[in-house]
Amino acid sequence: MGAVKTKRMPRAVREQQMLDAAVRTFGRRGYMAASMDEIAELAGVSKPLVYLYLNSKEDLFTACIRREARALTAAVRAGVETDAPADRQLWDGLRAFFTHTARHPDGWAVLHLQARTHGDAFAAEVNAMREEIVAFVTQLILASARAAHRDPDLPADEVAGLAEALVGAAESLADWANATPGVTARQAAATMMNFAWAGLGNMMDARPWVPPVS
Amino acid sequence: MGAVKTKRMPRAVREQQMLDAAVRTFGRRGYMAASMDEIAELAGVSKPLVYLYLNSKEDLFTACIRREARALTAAVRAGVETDAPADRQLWDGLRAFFTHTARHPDGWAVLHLQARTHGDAFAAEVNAMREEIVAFVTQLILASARAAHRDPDLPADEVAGLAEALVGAAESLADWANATPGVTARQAAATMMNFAWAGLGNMMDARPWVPPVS
Amino acid sequence: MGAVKTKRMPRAVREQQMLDAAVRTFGRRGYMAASMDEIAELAGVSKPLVYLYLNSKEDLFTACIRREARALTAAVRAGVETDAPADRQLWDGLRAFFTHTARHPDGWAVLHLQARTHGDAFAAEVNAMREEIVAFVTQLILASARAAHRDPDLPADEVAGLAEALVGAAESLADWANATPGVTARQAAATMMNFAWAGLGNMMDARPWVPPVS
Amino acid sequence: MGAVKTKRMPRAVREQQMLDAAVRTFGRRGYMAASMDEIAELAGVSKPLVYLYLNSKEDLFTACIRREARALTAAVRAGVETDAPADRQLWDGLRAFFTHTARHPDGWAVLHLQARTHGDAFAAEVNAMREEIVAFVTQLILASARAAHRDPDLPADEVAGLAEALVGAAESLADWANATPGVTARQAAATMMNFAWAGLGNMMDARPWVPPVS
DNA sequence: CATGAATGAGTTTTCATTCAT
DNA sequence: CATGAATGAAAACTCATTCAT
Repeated sequence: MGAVKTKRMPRAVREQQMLDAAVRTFGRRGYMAASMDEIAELAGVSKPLVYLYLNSKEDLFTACIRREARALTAAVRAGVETDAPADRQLWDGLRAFFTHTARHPDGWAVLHLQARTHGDAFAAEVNAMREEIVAFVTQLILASARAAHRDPDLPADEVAGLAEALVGAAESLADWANATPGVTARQAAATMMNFAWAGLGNMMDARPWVPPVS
Repeated sequence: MGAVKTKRMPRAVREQQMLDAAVRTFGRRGYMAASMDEIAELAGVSKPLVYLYLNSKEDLFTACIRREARALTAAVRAGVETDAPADRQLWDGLRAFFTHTARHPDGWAVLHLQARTHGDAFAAEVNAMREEIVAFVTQLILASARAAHRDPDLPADEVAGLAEALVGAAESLADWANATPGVTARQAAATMMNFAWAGLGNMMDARPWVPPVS
Repeated sequence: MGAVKTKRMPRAVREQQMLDAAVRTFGRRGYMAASMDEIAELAGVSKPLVYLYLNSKEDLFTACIRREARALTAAVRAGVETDAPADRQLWDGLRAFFTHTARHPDGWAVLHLQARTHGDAFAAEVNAMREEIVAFVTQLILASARAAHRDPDLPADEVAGLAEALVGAAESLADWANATPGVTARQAAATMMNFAWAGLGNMMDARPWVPPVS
Repeated sequence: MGAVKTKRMPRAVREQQMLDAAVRTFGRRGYMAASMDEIAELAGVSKPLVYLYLNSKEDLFTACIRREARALTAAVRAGVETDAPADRQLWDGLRAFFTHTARHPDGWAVLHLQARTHGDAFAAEVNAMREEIVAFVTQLILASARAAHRDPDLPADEVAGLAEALVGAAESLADWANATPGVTARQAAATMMNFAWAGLGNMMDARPWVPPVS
């Protein structure tokens, strides 16, 4: 069951098999409910080998987070042409994001659900990636805003909140698209574009919603 | 340690103490990492009493989810005047939401993080609340749109995605506001309003972002 | 559920209710698997009252054994006319025995199964009754042998073994009759009579089976 | 404390040590009162190893029943020469039976007392063996009856009751022989032979005891 | 390089038993 | 007399982790 038991593989390959098994198990069972036994069996190796290569459950989980984070950011970057206009870059990036999360639901569960629910150490690991994505997206948005309008001149903390909101929205949409049959990455990306674009547009036209005095 | 050890309390009171301790422990440690020992000690009672009143770890967690979900929806409802104009209602609701999540970070962690990561039974429990909130907010947005503009005539699945995105954005902002010192509920609500208001406005003016053909 | 909850009963009555509940629970669940909670609930009283009247689980179980042992011997005695011929007395006694065990399966389970499987203290309790029955039956057999034949002159230890065998056979038949639908007490008694009577007859005619020398 | 602590044994050996310890503990303490801790310590291993090899308390108990049942039937079969005359076979089988139960009192307690008092699953396990023995013994008796007399022509349910009575008698004698110092397997077997032989003989001579009309 | 054998420490859960009212 | 409130102690079972081969 699991990977075919082939003897004498190079270390790098074995490690990838273990990470595959671990991501799948962590993503489905959750970090704590996943047992090293199950992971080793699914990887087709003995438990001591897992420990020899990956040290501990914590280290194994961290390695999973890192690999999946790298894979996700790489996928997004690969989907984007840096020469294209900003809105096109945003659109391509979002599509790449939703496509990747749809294709790797266990990896996405590890990043979005598990890594954030089991201690600050893991959360920090995934936050690095998150920040990178936030920076990437925000910069795109601002660039595209600059291209279309005069200098927006938004206060920094407002931008930060905005970025959070945008990323949160995208993350939620990824979960929702994974859980809802028939929703494509394209559709999810379109929803996000409408959402972000219009919201941003108005805001930068200096027509913000004004809270009541209360 | 924890609650003062007062003997012989009526059952209802003890149950609340236990739920307090459980929400705090589940919220901080996570569902699986939280031990019944720790919860009992924090509640100032012996473990058998916890089991006598709340049956099992699963039931205890479910009780926590339900109590916190009820508290959150109650807080939002209490913050809103049903006679007020729609945008005012939305604003008040968001402020109540962010205020409550800021005041009850452990409860919010239980609802937003823990309940969704440990099995469908728990997720279903919290989804009931989520759907209620989604319905509440979406209806407000639509109402306010109707008041300000002509009939929007949006396709249903687009609205569904939009609602997901909005709720996801709010949830992310709640986490972010909790984690970022100096961000008030008011600010978080304002960000959301700008975002939602403007975005919706544009969308309903039939100026959606149009994806490229590729 | 269980006995109707009537307030303020005289102690003796309450005690019998508790013993009823205990016999039923011990007989069905077994001594260890039976919980004092279940017994108290079935008896319609609170647990502390059970302890007040019957001290401990051990004492309660002992009281059950004693009561059921007394009831069984009383039933057998009541079925026998001491003036009747010996074989008639044996027949009547066996019928009374099988009738009682059939009517009180839980009590019989307590005596035959539970009391012998949970420590010497309980086993001793039930052995007192067993010995009484052994003595009663054996004496009847010997008397009837004397009446029908010349003095048998059987060695004492042979008689002892025989008595054990007879009682064991009867006990097994009682279990078997309880477990097999359609087998009446009368049939069980007839089987025993045939068996015991003929076997004894032959033995006392000094035609025993002779073991090979090996 | 129990077995000498020898490290690194092959699995099969360790399993037998565990079963030894388990039979002893279950036989003396009873199924429910026996703790896995005690069994593990007596076996000279840690508890997790017991669970690794034998899964659960239930499975461990079942394994004990099966092993002891097999050992008992094997001992009886080994004591009997299938070419010998029927009464000789019966005699040899009974001696083997009483010898084995005397040498393995804990195993006998597991089979006779514990397995029958703790749930149908266990009872079924031991009943398979019991039926095998009943069939073996009954067939021998009938064969020997056929050899000595004309065709007995007994009704089926009478035979069933008879077999129950015989087996019950033998079981009781085994307990009694174990509990009574100075009683040998040979004596117990002789008592059984007399009992069964004479009883059966008369019965098949069509001289049954006739119940009164009452 | 790879693994079968083994365990310390912890988990959830249950139960007989007792106060304080 | 009767009970709701409470617990110490122990049970079955699991898991991450490590040697010896």
